[in-house]
Amino acid sequence: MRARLTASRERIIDAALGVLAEHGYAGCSVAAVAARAGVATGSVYRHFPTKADLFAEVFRTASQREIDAVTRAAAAAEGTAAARIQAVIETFAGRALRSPRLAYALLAEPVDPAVEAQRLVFRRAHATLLAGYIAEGVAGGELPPQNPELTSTAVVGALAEAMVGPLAAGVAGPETIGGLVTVIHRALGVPS
Amino acid sequence: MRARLTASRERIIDAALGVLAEHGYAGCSVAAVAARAGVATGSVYRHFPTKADLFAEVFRTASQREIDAVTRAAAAAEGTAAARIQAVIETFAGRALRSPRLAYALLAEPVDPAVEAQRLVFRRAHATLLAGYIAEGVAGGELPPQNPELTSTAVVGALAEAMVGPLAAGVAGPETIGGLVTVIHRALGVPS
DNA sequence: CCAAGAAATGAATGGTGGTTCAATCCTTGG
DNA sequence: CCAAGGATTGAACCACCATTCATTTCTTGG
Repeated sequence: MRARLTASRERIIDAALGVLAEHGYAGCSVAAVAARAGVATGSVYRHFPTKADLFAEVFRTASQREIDAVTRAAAAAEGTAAARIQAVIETFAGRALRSPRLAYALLAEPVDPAVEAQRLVFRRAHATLLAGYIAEGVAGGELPPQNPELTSTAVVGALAEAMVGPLAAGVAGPETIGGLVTVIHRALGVPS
Repeated sequence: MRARLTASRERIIDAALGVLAEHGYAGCSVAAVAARAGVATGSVYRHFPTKADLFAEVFRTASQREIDAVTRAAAAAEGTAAARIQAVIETFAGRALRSPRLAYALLAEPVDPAVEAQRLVFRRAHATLLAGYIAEGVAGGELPPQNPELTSTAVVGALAEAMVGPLAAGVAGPETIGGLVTVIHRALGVPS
């Protein structure tokens, strides 16, 4: 049945996500994913032409979930650029702190070049979202003139580094989020 | 002769750096490095117990060079935190823009976990340097109170992302550096 | 000039893990 | 109930390097 096919495809993606979140990309052999999904190694290849294709999709799915959450939070915030950007930071960081292994995998862990491309899309999507709010803030006079592309890229880098950077263990706690909001608001020129 | 040994060790490191800068870590098979160094594959193992050891040293060497340059530039700048940090940004970014492939390899490219550790040291060293100046600035009243560790980590992330991030091609031009200085100065609370 | 030992060589080895495929098992339309 | 077609299986295959080592080529102290 068609449903069976789709279901096992889903199961494989879920399994891959699970292995990713537990053991990182390094632990993601096709055999391990298949075992977790409860299918044979070879069956993975009925659904995905290549390991890289599988993980490109896994990354796409997981990233989309993150981006959706952030986008929703930003949309729900008050209308100022400062409030929307604060929502982005808090959502992004809050979720990353709740699933650090997954955050590391999505943001920084070594992966195939093909999968790396998806990561860029992920980071890019966050930057684009931020750039929009920054541009609005500039247009409305809430923020000083600046290049929204550059600023948003810098903000994404700052967020990622603070979450998974070398200091992650020492720096990333709940109190980090407030600090990040302050620093980033200052960086954008949000009036105190 | 002893000199011969040291010389060929150097040649191997240089060759590895060359392959790294030209073809990235992915192109760095031991055979490729050996060929470029003009030695046999096996000879690499007279100098380094392991490929990871070789590249740990390559990263250490290259990173030290970067850190030295940045440290020197900062020390030569005027005594304000703002000036020193501006020197760090300009030096870091200027060098990265001049050798983008190497910058990508040092900052972001997928590598062995063993080598990854060196990368963390690299980023950490930059953050520590910045944290010192930020702390001085705070202590001297030039900058508002803040957590220098967090701020410096964020700054390193912002710099790295702006240099090698997804938008690198579109964002990173010489004019980027000035923009980064502005954004980061604002982030630190340097009074305009 | 000559061993003797160190250094260099590069083909062979071994392990890893993605990918394939012949055999088997289901599902389903007749 | 029965083929026929597709889905599933998992062991075998293969490519790709890192690493090794028997052999050859220096270097050097006597």
